[in-house]
Amino acid sequence: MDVETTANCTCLNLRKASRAVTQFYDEAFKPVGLRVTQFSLLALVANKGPAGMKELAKFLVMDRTTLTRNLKPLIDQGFLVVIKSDDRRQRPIAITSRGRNRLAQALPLWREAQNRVVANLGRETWVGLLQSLSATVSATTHE
Amino acid sequence: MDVETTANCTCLNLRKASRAVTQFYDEAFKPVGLRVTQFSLLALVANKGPAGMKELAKFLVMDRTTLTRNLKPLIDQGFLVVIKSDDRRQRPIAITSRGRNRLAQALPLWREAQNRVVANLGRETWVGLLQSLSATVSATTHE
DNA sequence: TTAAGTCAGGTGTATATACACCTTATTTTT
DNA sequence: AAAAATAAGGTGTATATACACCTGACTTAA
Repeated sequence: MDVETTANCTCLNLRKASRAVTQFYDEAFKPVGLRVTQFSLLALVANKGPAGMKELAKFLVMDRTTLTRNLKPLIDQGFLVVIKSDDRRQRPIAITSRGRNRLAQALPLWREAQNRVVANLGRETWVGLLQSLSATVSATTHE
Repeated sequence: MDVETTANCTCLNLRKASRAVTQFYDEAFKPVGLRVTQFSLLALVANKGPAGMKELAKFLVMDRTTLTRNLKPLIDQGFLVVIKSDDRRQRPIAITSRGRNRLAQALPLWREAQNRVVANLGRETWVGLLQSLSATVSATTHE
């Protein structure tokens, strides 16, 4: 495997796989009208409880302003809301009951897609992939 | 590693790593005013010679129409051109000498970023990552 | 040999991504 | 306590991504 060949670019291959897998999950979520990005955001807010945008963005390795835009369709549809905070600079995000319902509908679809990917890859390979991805985030992120 | 925990979503973690690595490479390319997506496209066309859009899109696991939009800034800047084909449905894409020059300027920056990632990850892990990514594309793509 | 089918590619729209720049609110300095 | 610094978040703009739908060109079937 030649490190110096542009076809082996780490970023190119990550983005390529990212597109492939996103298409796969988005297809699975069609019946509930969510995209995988939106599902992940809903699940994240549901699990982390009300959270500030900076915290969410940092966890997702996502620019703060990208998160703002990604939240919009979910807030517009009433799945998430901006709540009050003592520190009035913060606008914490919380999930609504509407959001929880939609998430509950989406969960089985997610499980099926996830299980199919793990089965197709083989569990060993999948575990290795997730570990490498985590290491890759660390290897390219400062602070 | 629990397959059924949404934080372990294959897609979420791929997209996360994709963002992290894209930010890393984009930073490296700043001096030549390219993004990693644009660099990869230039390098691909340079290596594959004039190629139809369908072929390029398939290789990249990218929607045809996404490729159309991604080519635009490169064509506008004169790095790539649309050339004639016997089959007038096709609009093959070729690299210009301007494009080759820019690519040559970008290559050392790419090598440095790529080498840093491989070094930070460790060569073994990196090879494993690229293999898993390739397997993942196969595991999620029909055709 | 023309009509139907297929194939390459583009456009409209919506979301995803991030940089530069701006506003408002809290915290720290002097 | 007022000024300076910092912190949280939004907006304008440009690229990245893909679906639905459209056009024009070749191919195949009647």
